[in-house]
Amino acid sequence: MSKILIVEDESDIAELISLHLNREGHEAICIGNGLQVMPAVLEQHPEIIVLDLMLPGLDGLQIFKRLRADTRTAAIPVIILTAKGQVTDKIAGLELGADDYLTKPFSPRELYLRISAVLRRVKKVTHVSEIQRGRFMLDRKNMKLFLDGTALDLTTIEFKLLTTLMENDSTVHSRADLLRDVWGYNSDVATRTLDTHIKRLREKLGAAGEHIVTIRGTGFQFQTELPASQPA
Amino acid sequence: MSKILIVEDESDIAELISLHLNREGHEAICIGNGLQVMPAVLEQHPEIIVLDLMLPGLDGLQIFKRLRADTRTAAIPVIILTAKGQVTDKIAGLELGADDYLTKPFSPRELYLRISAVLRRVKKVTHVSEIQRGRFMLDRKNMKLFLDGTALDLTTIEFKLLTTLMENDSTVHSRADLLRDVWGYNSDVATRTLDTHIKRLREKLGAAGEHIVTIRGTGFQFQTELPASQPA
DNA sequence: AACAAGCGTGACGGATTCGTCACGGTGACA
DNA sequence: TGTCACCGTGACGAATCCGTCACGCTTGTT
Repeated sequence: MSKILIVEDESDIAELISLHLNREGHEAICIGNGLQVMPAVLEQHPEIIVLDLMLPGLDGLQIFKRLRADTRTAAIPVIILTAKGQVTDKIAGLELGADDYLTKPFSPRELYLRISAVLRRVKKVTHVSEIQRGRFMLDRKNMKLFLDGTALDLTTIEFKLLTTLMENDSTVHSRADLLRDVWGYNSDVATRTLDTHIKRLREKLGAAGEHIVTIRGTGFQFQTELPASQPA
Repeated sequence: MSKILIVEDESDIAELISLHLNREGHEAICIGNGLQVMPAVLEQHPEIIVLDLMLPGLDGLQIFKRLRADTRTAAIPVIILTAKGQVTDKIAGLELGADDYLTKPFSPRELYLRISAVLRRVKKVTHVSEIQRGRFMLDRKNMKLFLDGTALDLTTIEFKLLTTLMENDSTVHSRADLLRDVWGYNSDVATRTLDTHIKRLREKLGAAGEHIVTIRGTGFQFQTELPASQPA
C-alpha cells in the first residue's frame, strides 16, 4: 500500500515493526544508521518516515531538523519514536513539527494505527484547500465556513476542530485523537474542554449542528448525510 | 495565457474587456445570458469567472451561489462586478466568497490587474499546503510558522498577513492589497492598523524580521534572500 | 535647511476567546 | 429499575487579541 521508511538501530525492534507492517500491506524499509537517512529518503521517496530519536552517532533530532530544512523532504510526514522520559522536555521545547509521536514501549499494532491515521490525514488533506461536504464548504485559505453559500465566522479552535472532523467524515474521531490534532501534543486541557467547543460549534451551525454526532464512549463524528429522522 | 469567462449583459462593456484581455494574452469568452453560465463553465473550464451582478432575468447572486454550491465549479475564482452603491449591503451581508470585487465604472486595465493578482494567488497557492521560503516554513494546515525548524505561534491575523506576503515573495504588496487580502472587502480598519501588525510580526520573527521590508510610499515585501548588509 | 508625508512604536481599552468548573440529564448495563 | 459513567450546558474569570491613537523619527523634496 504505502512505502514506509523506518530509522531504528535496534534491529529486533525494526524487524518486528517491519514484519507487522508487511502483514498489513505496507512496504517497510529499515535503516539503522542515521547517516544513511537523507540519501535513502531521496532515493526511495517514502510516504512516511518513522524515526527513532535514540540513534548511535548522529542525533535523531538533527536528522529530523535536516529533513524539515530541505525542501525536497520537508513535506514528508514523520512519526517520532522515543524512550519513555527521555528528552521529553527537549521535544516539548522544540514543539516538533512531527506528525505523530510514540513512546517506547509500544505495540506494533499501535504504530500501525498511528501510521494509518497519518496516511489518512495526509492523503486526504494535502493538495486540497477547500473541503466540500454536502451543505458545507470549508475554505482553509480564508479560514471560513460556508453553509449553503453563506459565510459563518469560526474561531481558530473551532475551525481546526471542524476541519479535523470534516477531513475524515463518517469516521469516528476519538477524544484523544481530537485533542492531539486540534490542541497538539503538549496540551493539558481539561476533559470537558473538548465538549465545550463541540457545543459552541453546534451552536454556530444551528440546525446543521446535527451533523456533528456523538459516539458515546468513543468520540465524535461528522456525518455529511444525516440518516432519515424518525417521525415522532 | 488563461481562459476567462465574462458574464456581462452590456455587450459594449463585454467587448471592451474582451479586447483588452486578448491584447494581454488571455482568452476571453463572453456570455450575456445568466442561464448559460453553468453549462458554459462546465464546457469551457475557465480559470476565472468575471461576473456582473446586474443581469436581466436571473440574478447574479443566484448564479454565484450556484457556482459555489456545485463541487465541480466551487473552486473556480470569481471576480464580481457591481455598479456603485448597488446592492452593497446585500453583498456585505453575504460576505461573498468571491476572490475579488470591482465597482463600476472601472478601467479595463484595472480589471486586468485584478485578474492577474487572482491568477497569481490561485496558481501559487492552491494545491500547496506548505510554503517553504529560506529559513521559513509556513504550515497552513496547522497554522504554524517554523523558523529554522522551531515553531512560532502566530495569531490569526498575523498568520494571514505573513502568508499573503510569503505567497508572493519579492513582489511589493500595496497597503490596499494587504488590507483587502487579510481583512477582506468590508473592512474599515484605520490606517495604522496594518503598520501595527507588521510591527508585531517583525517582533515575533526576531532578527529574521528583516525579511519583511518596507517599500516606502507603496507597501511591504517579503524578501526570502536578504541583500548583503553593508559594513558600518 | 526646512517642511511634509510616510512610517515605527508604545500604550491602552474593549472585545473576543478559551479553559475550567459545577450541575443536571441521558444512555448503558446489570 | 437503579446505578454509574458519560455527555450537554451555562456561567465565569483570565488571558489573549485587536484596533486605535498619539508621538517622534525618517525620508525625500523644495
